Amino acid sequence: MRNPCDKRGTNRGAWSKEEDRKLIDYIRLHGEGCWRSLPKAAGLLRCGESCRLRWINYLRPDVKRGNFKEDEADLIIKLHALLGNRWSLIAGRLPGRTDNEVKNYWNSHLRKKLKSMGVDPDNHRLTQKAPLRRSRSSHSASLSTDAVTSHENMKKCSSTVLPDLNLDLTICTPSSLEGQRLDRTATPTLLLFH
DNA sequence: AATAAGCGCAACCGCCTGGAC
DNA sequence: GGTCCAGGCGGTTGCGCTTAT
Repeated sequence: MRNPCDKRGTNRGAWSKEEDRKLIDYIRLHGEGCWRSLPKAAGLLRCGESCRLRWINYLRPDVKRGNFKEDEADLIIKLHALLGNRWSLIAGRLPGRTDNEVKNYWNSHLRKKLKSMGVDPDNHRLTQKAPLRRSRSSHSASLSTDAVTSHENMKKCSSTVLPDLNLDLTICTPSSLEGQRLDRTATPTLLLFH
């Protein structure tokens, strides 16, 4: 945003229960709409972006609170190996989890966990002093070249689907992507250039 | 018991993208 | 095609709590 928040006359920092209640009540009545005009309409002295984050990361009824389970952590590691820091895509595969939550969990827990296992958390490769064998998360997927991407403009690519992750894995040349923009909200697609 | 250090999480910041005009 | 606006996103910050000394 070019001018994300007009800081004059707006509250900042932690939300009070009263502010939470106003935001919840407003969204229950009117739904998620124009975030920029929402604060005024809801009687909140916050910027729209602050309201959006508070709702998405904390107040939304389907947000799952509490510790990550082992299978969730395992899935995050697998997805991070494939997608990198695409937190919203990763969170999209974890029902009830938000991108912010996944990102925080990665930075505070999983990075250390991988490092202690001798795995570089940035590229999921074994470090030289690796004490343990290769993590499952860094295994590459087996490819079936008969699968064909559904994207019309990726005709030069071959792809496969990773059913356990619900991911499209696409192999293509950089030239086949010329003039394209990647849709950040679409089904996660891993692109391998060759 | 007091203080420092470390950690986790919520919130903020600024960039990117898509749509409307 | 260019500009502006609004929403989405990832990186970063800062506060409060917990643990160590």
